[in-house]
Amino acid sequence: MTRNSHESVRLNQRIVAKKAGVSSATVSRVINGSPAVKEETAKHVRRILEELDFIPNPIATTLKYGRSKTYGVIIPDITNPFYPEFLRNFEEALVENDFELQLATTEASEPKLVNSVRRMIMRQVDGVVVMASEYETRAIEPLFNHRIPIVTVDRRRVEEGSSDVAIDFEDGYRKAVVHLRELGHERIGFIGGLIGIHTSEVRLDAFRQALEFSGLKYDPKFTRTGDYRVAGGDAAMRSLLKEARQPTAVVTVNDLSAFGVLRALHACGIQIPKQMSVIGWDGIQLANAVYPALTTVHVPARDLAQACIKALDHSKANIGRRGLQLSVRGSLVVRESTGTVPARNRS
Amino acid sequence: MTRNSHESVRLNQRIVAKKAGVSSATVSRVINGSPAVKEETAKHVRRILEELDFIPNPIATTLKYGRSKTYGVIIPDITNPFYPEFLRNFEEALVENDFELQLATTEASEPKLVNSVRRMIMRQVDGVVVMASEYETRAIEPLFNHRIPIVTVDRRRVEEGSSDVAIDFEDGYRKAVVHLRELGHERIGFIGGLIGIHTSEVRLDAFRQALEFSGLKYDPKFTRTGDYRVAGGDAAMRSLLKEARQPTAVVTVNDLSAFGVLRALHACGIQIPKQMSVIGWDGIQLANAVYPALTTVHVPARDLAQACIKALDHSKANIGRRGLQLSVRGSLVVRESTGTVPARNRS
DNA sequence: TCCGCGCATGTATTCGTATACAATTCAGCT
DNA sequence: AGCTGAATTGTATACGAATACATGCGCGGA
Repeated sequence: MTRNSHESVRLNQRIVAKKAGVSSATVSRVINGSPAVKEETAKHVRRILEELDFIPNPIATTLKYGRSKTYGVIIPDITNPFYPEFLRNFEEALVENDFELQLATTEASEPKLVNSVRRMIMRQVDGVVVMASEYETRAIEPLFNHRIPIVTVDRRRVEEGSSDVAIDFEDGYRKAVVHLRELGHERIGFIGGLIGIHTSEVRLDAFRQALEFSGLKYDPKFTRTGDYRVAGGDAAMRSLLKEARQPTAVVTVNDLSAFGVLRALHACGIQIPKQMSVIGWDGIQLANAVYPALTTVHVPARDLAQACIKALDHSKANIGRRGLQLSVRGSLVVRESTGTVPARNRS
Repeated sequence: MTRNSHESVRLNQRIVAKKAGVSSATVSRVINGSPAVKEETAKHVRRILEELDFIPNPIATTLKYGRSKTYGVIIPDITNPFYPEFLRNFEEALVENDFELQLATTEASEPKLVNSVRRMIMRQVDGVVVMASEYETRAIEPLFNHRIPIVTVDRRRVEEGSSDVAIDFEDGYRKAVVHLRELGHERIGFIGGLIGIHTSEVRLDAFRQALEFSGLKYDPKFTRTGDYRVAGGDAAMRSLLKEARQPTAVVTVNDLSAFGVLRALHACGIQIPKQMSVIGWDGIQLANAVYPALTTVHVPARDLAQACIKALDHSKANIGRRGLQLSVRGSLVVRESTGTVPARNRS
């Protein structure tokens, strides 16, 4: 327990073995709980292990056997609170299983995605969750070549070596629109995501289906494009407010966009929800901290994390076979940003 | 470039060498840009490298030389947006230098901190930033034993093998209080951090010094303890509002606490800043998204990240010597949550 | 007594890289 | 030609753990 300032060689199994009067193989077996070793010997070795504060070196195992007990995650933007909430659950589950997390951020830049993929391969990860929705298949191709299990999120396509976890936007937006419909809303706007990104299209499509489901028709005049961040939501809402005919409610592509919407509405002196209702997506913790508290579709980060791990584990056990197509569903959390439609807008 | 489904051995320098008709040493030298190899040979090897899409395996180097080109970061709560903003800058700087980030989260639990430290050692990181303010020295002791450079944040103590980056709360809170003083405030409350945590005491002390600097005296009746999160700020503010004599302004320990304060004030129908001014700490991006936009002391995450890396690099180059004591200063960002003191409270 | 079998443990090897050291080449000069 | 030293390139090795394989020990049955 004291600080050994002059240790020159790293403590390893061989040294432990010498101290315990056994071979390194026995030490390894004890550490890994092999039943082949006599309980008496095991106990003795465990004592020495404890005594020396031995910490194993998984790097050696990784080199020899190619397994690193590490899963990688590639996300577009760690600054969007949804990802930290996801990572928290993901990491927690990993640590429980003695796995490690390898993180990479792309910031919507393709070179960074390519580089992230390369780093994942270098670190010999046992699997990767790719949440960077801008993925072109080209960029993640090297993962396939190196036979590293892949889980995409909301790519909605599964192939040999890759699984997918779809987020059920159809279901979520349906709940959102039904809720607004019940409050009397008929003109519902949508703040979408960056164009050219697959998930943006999926979300918009889902929203359109939701309108249809509620017997409303889609009007592109009520739709704007954001950037999944506050600034984009703000700008989109301001643009929407310039229209002669305005929606009475707005649904957004994620909570950050909704925060931007709230900010724009505050700036323009429009009351929420009295004059305009707002619904977000993600259900990040902070949605309950803003004013007014945001009604949003909550996608449980824990479910998503567990689905990813399940898919990863599955692919690892079935290398070369086609992956799983899983799905995660959200629930509508009604708070203060939605209310009945303004009187003058009632039909 | 095509998917080789039946590669059975991992591509390595030896294979490249054979293909190029040179020795593996030469290949290694080319990869590492050694000047010892003839340009003609180098060019040829580089071509083969490209042709085979060779990705090196740093794991081997880590095993042999103990250097992993990885810095670890231990944080208490990835859900607090300040940390992602820090990590973004930290990771960016690392990736530029071909380093990797190893992340661990403690959630204010000591066993998790101990475990995180252990994981850092197992992964052979070249240095660790410990932002988990609950550190008892005991918990990070193994890092010292393994001679891993350490950077603490706001521990304000430097020793052999560890550096520290102090956050200049004294300066920041002085700016905050001066600002409030200029607006006429004399009764200024404080929402602190969890008790028993070193940084909480540092922050409270700094706030008290700031009051003193502005010629105000500290009143414990205006002080409450939070938890660095929204809920704690909310509860603390509600408690503060029960006092007969109330402050006209509140300064918090971080922005999340301030968000909680805003929420509590909204819930109690108190206008901001007309009836109560609020100042946060951190200057996270979302401080500009809430309503009203939060006046806060912005600590540049980039500066902090760079200071940490500077200290880490220094300790790595000077192992065994005492580390650096650095400091990061914030700036007051005045937005909408602060205003002149309510008329009836003017002195 | 001795054989054989199973349990317990030991020995040897491999993973991919960087580098110390050895070997080779080659130009320049006498 | 022969020598010298610099410029290139090659050979051999170690890092630490897991495991295939070898070995040894003890005990029961013939």
